[in-house]
Parts: sequence; C-alpha cells; structure tokens
Amino acid sequence: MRIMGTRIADTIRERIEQMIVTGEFADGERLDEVKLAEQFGVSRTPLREAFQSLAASGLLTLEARRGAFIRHPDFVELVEMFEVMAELEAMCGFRAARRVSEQQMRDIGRTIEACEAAIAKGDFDEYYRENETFHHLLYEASGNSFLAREAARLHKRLKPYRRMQLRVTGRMPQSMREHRAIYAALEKSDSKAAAATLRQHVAIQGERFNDLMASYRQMAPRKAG
Amino acid sequence: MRIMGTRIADTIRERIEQMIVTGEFADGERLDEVKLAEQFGVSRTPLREAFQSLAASGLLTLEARRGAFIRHPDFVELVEMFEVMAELEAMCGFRAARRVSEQQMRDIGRTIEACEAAIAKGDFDEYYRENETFHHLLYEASGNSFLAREAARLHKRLKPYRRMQLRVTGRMPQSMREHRAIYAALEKSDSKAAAATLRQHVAIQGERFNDLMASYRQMAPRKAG
DNA sequence: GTCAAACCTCTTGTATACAAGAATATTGAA
DNA sequence: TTCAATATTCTTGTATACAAGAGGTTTGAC
Repeated sequence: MRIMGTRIADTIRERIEQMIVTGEFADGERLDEVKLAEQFGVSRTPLREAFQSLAASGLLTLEARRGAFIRHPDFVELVEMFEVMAELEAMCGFRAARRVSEQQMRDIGRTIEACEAAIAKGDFDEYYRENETFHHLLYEASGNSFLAREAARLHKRLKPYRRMQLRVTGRMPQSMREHRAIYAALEKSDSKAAAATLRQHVAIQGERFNDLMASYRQMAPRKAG
Repeated sequence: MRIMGTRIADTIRERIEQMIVTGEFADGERLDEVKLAEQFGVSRTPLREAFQSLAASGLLTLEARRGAFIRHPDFVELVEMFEVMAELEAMCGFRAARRVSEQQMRDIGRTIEACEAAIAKGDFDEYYRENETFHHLLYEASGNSFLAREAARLHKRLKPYRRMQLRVTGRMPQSMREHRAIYAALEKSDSKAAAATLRQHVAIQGERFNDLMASYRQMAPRKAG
C-alpha cells in the first residue's frame, strides 16, 4: 500500500479510532468538536474529516446538525455482527487451508504459542495482542486481500466487545484448543474443518451467548437489547 | 433509520456516488475539487466531506496532497470482491430460507417476474433495477440487518462491474433459472440449497470468469490484471 | 403551578482565506 | 539536445469566519 504523507486529519482519525476501540467513550456520548479540536491542538476542519471517515467505518454515528455520537450496537446487532464475523473468518480459514504458505504456518504457530504463554503468565494484554495477530495472519493467509481487509475492518469494529467477552473466565482453555484445532486443519489442508472450527471459534452461541449478554448488560445498562 | 436533515455534504455524496457507480469516471481519473464544487454550486468544504465518506466506502481513493482518484480495482481484486459478494449472498440465502416471511416471498416472486418481463421486452435498465431489488429483498430476508447492510454496501460498490457482466449475451436465461431455483429453495426452507444456488448465481467462475475478463480488458485496458 | 411561545445560546454546517506541498515549466549548463 | 536545478503555479490541507438550526431557558398567560 502507498505510504501517505502526514495529514493531520489522518492522525486525528487514528487517535480517535484508538479511543473508541479501547472503549474510552460511553454509549450515547457526544464527541464535542471544539473540545476535541482544542485537545488535539487543531482546528475543527481535520476533526470533522476524521468524523466522516470514522462514521463511514461505523465507529461513530453522525446525526445531522446534532453531532457525532458513540452508539454502541444494541445486543441484537452485536450478535448479528459476530455472526457475520464468524462467517468471514470461516471463509478465510476455508481458503487459507488450501493456500497458506509454510512461512505463514510458522508465524501462525508462533502466535498460538505466544497466546498460551501469555495466558500462563496471566498477561491478558499480551494475550489480546497475540490473539489479534493470530486472526490477522489468518485473514492474510486466505489469499484474498479484499476479504482480508474486510475481515480486519469488522474485527476492529468488534474490538471493544471482544474484550468484554474475554473477561469472562474459563473460556481461555477452550479458546486455546480451538486455536490448535484450526492450526491442525490448516496443516492437513482440510478446508471444511478449518472453516467449521473458525466459525465455532468466533460465533456467539451456547454458553458464550449468555456470557456476552451478561457482560453487555453490565457495560451498556441503558439498552434492553 | 433516523431521517437526517438536509446537509449539502450528504446530497453531494449521493450525487457523486451515483456518478461513480454509473461508471461516469474513467479509471485513474482525478476528481477536481474546485471544478466539482463549482459544478454543484457549493464550496469545497462539503465536497471534501463527501470525498472522505466515499473513500471510506471504497468508491474512491484519497491520496495525501494529491487528490481524490477513481481507482478501479484490478482484475484480481475484482474477482476477490465477487468472491466475497458470493459468500455474503449465500449467507443471506442460508438465513433467509429459515426466516423469510410470506410477504417477503411474494415480493421476491414479483421481482423475479418483473425481471423476466423486462428481458422479454428487451428493457435492460428495468431488468437491472428489478434484479437489484431482488437481491436487496434477499439481504433483508436474511433477518440479519447488519449483514443486509454490508451486503448492500458491497453490492453498490460492484455495481459498475456487474453492469459490465450483464452486457455479455446469453447469460440472461441462465440467470433467470437461478432466480427461480433460489425462490424454490426458499419456499422449501432449504437453507443449503438457497446458499449454494446464490453462491453459484453471484460467483465469477467458469465461462463467466472469461466473460468478465474480456469485458474488463475492454473497459480498463491500462491494467494488466 | 403548568404549559406554551418566543428568545437566546450553543453547536453544527458552509464558505472563504491562508499555508504548504506537488506538479510543471523554465532556465542554465554540459 | 538533454538533463538537472530552480522557480512558478496549481492543488490540497488547515484555519477561521460566518450562517443557520437545535435545544434550552425565560417569560407570560391561563
């Protein structure tokens, strides 16, 4: 990809995006243009461009003549989004099973081990980072760069809520087993198994559904969902 | 969805979007801010906001300090995009087979007939519109509003290229048979059949691959693909 | 005391002015 | 003539000024 010259608007966009995905804003919160501009030491112009861009990615909502709002998806929409995410990841896995290179397999193997090591250490932030790398490697391994970008985009958008899920105890060992199963499926070039395992890994169903719902109510008590 | 007050930026966005998806701009063309602003009778500000929004949707590319460019996907990327589109539509079909309402089935049936009537009349524009409605109804029938939005988004982005495909002769009867098959699968609540037929219907493979490639070379001769 | 209407303030939307980087033309030398 | 360096022009990026709508507040009537 082409290296872009430094535009303030782009910098601002990334900073705000970071703030959003780390859950810095509450649901329904309005992002004050003048306050943020002041805070970043820029004018409203680049800030508004950043808003536009973020809104198009779905990270915030622009309401005409009312402003930019953080609108967490309601519970139903969140489940819908995870449903699509699961399918995109399954699609990546399906294709990756046939196309993944040896180098990519080594990289994926390494992140799996890093995830397990992080859990052993109890370092959740590191687990989180490594897990993210694991999934991004899978997207790339699909061999479909458009698919990889779209998957990464939705992955980012779900970030605050995935984090929420991870807080739930007891899921880690299961998650680790799934990582291993995905790896095995890729190694055997078993497209269907890779897809099915990934779909299972990401999907919100069974116990995980209840876990998510519980965390969700805690995080966004205003909405019924 | 909330009705938004009239913002010039939004209007401009839609007008430019329309121009893009109807293929009004050539590949690599730069969209001149001042010229367009003049043409629309507005200042550069709302125009630039529209650019940001369009860029985020992938309809144009912003290059820092160089401007907004129409960058048609190269052939490989186009095939990748259709691959994802096929999967999204399959996903919609899979879910729709279980969830579609009777009213929705009637609407879908009507668009199928309208498509066939349009072909009989040789009215390609009308066929095109009705076909678009057919697919949008399917997205909605999936029961997953997020999926429906994402599918519609990609559908829009592929619009110029789908049109290209349709010019190829002889595909229409096959396409019509597929519409009927999709309808039948939905009627039987056969998720797998609905998914498979839709995937087949949208995917670029076999003869269709060659057709697309031929049209593509004609449309965008600069790129090798 | 409550409701409604007018007014005021605050925020967003748009236009314009200014700054800075790209692209291009021009000039000079080899 | 060709290449390179510099100057000029043109376009984008950012800041600021201005316009207009939304929300809240105050005032008045019932």
